[in-house]
Amino acid sequence: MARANEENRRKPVTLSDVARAAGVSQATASRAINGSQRTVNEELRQRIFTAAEKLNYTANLSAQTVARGTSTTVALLVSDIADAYFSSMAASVMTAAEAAGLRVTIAVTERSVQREIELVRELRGQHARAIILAGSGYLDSDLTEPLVRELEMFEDMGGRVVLVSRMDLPFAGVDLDNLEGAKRLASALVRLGYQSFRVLGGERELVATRDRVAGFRAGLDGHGITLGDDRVIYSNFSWEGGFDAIQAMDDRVLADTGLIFAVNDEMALGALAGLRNRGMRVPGDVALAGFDDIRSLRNIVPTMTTVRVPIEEVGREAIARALEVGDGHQPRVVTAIVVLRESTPRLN
Amino acid sequence: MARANEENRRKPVTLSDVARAAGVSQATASRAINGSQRTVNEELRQRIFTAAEKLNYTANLSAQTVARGTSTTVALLVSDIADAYFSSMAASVMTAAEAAGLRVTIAVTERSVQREIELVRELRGQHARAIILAGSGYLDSDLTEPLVRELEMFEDMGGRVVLVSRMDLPFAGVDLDNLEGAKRLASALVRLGYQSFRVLGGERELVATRDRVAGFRAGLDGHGITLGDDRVIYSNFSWEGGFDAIQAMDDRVLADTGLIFAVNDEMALGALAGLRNRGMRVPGDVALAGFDDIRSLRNIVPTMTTVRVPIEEVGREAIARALEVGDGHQPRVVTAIVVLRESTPRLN
DNA sequence: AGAAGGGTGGAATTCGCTTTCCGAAATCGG
DNA sequence: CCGATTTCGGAAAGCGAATTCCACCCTTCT
Repeated sequence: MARANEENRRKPVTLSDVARAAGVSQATASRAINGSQRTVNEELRQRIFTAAEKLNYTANLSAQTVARGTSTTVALLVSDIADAYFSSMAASVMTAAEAAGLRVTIAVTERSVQREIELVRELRGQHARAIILAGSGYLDSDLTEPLVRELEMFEDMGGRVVLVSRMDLPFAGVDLDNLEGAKRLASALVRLGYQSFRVLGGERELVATRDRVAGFRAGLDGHGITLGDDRVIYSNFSWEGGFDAIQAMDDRVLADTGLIFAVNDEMALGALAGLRNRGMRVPGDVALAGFDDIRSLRNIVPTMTTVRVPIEEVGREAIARALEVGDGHQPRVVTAIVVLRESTPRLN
Repeated sequence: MARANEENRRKPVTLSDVARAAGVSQATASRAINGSQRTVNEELRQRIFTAAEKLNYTANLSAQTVARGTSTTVALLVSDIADAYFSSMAASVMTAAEAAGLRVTIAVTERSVQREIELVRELRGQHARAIILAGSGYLDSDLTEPLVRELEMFEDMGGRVVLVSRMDLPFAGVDLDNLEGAKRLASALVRLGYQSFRVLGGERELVATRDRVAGFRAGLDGHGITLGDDRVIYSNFSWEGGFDAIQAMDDRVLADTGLIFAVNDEMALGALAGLRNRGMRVPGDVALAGFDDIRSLRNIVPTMTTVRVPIEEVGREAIARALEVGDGHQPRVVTAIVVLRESTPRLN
């Protein structure tokens, strides 16, 4: 197969090729094919389309972007695309984007603010239409200040910034009511009869950790139960984090625990593995609850109590906000609902 | 916050702004910042970089693409990004791409050839450097012929096509030895004492289905066991497919089955749920094996026997092939290894 | 009938950047 | 010390498409 050697690569057909073939000017061809304000004579249109078809013309997106000065690409920044939560979100964002005629490029931040900054910078160069920044934010403002600056420059350029579930920065976004969700979960669990809780948090600096822990604490407070600081164990916001945290727990502490709330499902799953590894039965010896309701929960036994984040809606809303104009920074809040399952049975 | 209204958007700083600020020509600035063949005087370099820094310059990627005629973007086409297998692959591809200085854009084909064709066409317009086409191919050549044509045009344009685990088309690629993997699995299972098998296939037209089923059958053959056509049940290549196939199975058929091999893990997980739903115990009543070794297997009990696909390696190889020049269509074969776990215990 | 106006095609400019192509200065060789 | 070669900055010509501006023609109204 001697196709496409470096030398004999046929150079792609351009708009002017099409125009020439159709016997019209480039301007007319452009107007016909991409439909501008101006109309073009029906017969010419036909000729142009026929020519385009015959030549197999496809518009050069980069050239269009340069000429128009704006692109139709939105960038989605996630911590880790292999994470079930983010990959579901990516799927929903892509579906919504598709419907809106937008392209999506995904980039991975590896949970590093530094990397986020680099990526935003690069995206400014790509003239992306919007940046959807998912993944939990950081509480440390020294850390995020340069990110904010970079994002502001992105907006200055005409781009739009949409935060997902991390309203720690002054931009538009769609927010999960982490606080309320966790609060209601706590409340529901108390009503099931649980009294002794431990919380598995992700990194301390994460907004999601803070909010979910705070919400859970508030929920318990409402029932007169105090969640001491010593009852919150911080590790990583991931499966391994959950697993390791359990491994590191003292036997007596574990024995004294009625229910473990992991601030996200991945951690809860890690914790589940960790508990089993230690010979504990769930929910027999200890009950377990998570947050997010990721898809892979459907595979486990016992079914797991969690707080469902309507991920489809999040994706849709994120794209909607990306397309909005104006400066509204009021986050659109998506409500999370408590889903009680077998991992937290009612106590007699 | 009155930043970035549509009207007062500061237009982005361009290379010529930088050049002017540094008191050099645009050509020199370009050479300094993007390093061409030619060198530029160290002092000027400094001046230019300082200016760029001060102005917060970022190169306009689209403009670069237009000017250079080639881009640094590779496209990854997957069936469904929310699928654990594909999201892991995406992660590994992105990591490898990052290391090679490439950008990745992900697009979702929704398991439709039509959609694949559209996407390839669009990517031709984007002048992507390469297209990595993952997700199982189709056996029906009437279906794939237009896809091949589109891909050939993409290559004619200078792009590179890399197939992953679907060497059904005449392009470079990285291939999983589905056949060998399934064959060895079958062999291992027979040695564990299993005799009565059922296979859960995905769509009949999928290359992956065909190869894995054929491999499994060949493996059994080697031990004198024949897998009749009636023992292969085709449904969808997804969790739901596995679940539904089990639901639809006749009680007596199920009772007569020693082991179910699902051609991928998602299906196996669906099958597991389906079996439990029918009150069957795994591996007590029936043993179960899958293929891929996706990450979420670590969450389930019993641990599941599967064939591990080294997804990191696949991603790395895919990017490597995307960067290769020349016409080699010999696929780089990645070997899958059998992993026996609790879902298929040794019999008696 | 003639002026005003709407519709429509085309030439030329523009977008931001890369890359020839030139020419001047610097370096080298004998 | 002078011609030959190399080095390096800048002017200008692209890259592919959008768009402005101009010219022309055909209506339409008076």
